[in-house]
Amino acid sequence: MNFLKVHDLLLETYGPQRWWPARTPFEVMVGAVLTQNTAWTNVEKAIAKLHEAGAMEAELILKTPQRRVAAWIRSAGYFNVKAKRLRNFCAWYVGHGGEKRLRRLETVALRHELLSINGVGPETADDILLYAFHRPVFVIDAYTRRLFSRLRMLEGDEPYDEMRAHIEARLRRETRSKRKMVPLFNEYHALIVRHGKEICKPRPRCGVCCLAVHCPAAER
DNA sequence: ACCCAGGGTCATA
DNA sequence: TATGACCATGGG
Repeated sequence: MNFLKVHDLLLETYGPQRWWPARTPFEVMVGAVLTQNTAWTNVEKAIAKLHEAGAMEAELILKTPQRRVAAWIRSAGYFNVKAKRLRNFCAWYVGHGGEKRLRRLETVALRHELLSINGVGPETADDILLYAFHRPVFVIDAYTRRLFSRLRMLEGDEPYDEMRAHIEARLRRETRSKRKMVPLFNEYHALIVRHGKEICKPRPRCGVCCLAVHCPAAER
């Protein structure tokens, strides 16, 4: 069993996921911050509120009192924390000349820049890199750790960057060199989330699914 | 009532 | 380096 094979089985089962669900790259970035440890359905409501308020825009969020931003995004949970993080992000975004300027940065430099923002950790940074800037990074989240841990392909508690580098290296090796990594990483993460929501849940352990034959947790 | 959700920061040892 | 507390809404 290799990483590319897991992707192919998930794709056969669920079909293309068409991520990230957003109108613009900036909305991807806002969603990435708002969805931290939060159900996406709650984030959708918050994003709708921002659109209603005409506030899906960095400068406007910056010149809005934090209390009001917090009220807009209330449904996403942790609203005080996230209002502050959204502000930090927007200050960074505007300070670096917006998307057009940021696009010129190399992936490693852009990742380092994102991680310097208070409120943006490795997963949020990689969501933004992959889904807003179309850079070839494999996103690690709780679903990813759970799936590969149950498949016995990883321990599951490896440090973030170690796991990411390992999976990226394996996928490049298992893939024909002509294949583009961005579409692969894009679809793969979306499929893992889809599979995690529907089948590969914390409890009960994995039942019968497209990977059951390879999943130790399903063998009882 | 309890568990979980597309994490990250900060204090502490 | 590695735990633990904390943040908070909403659906099952």
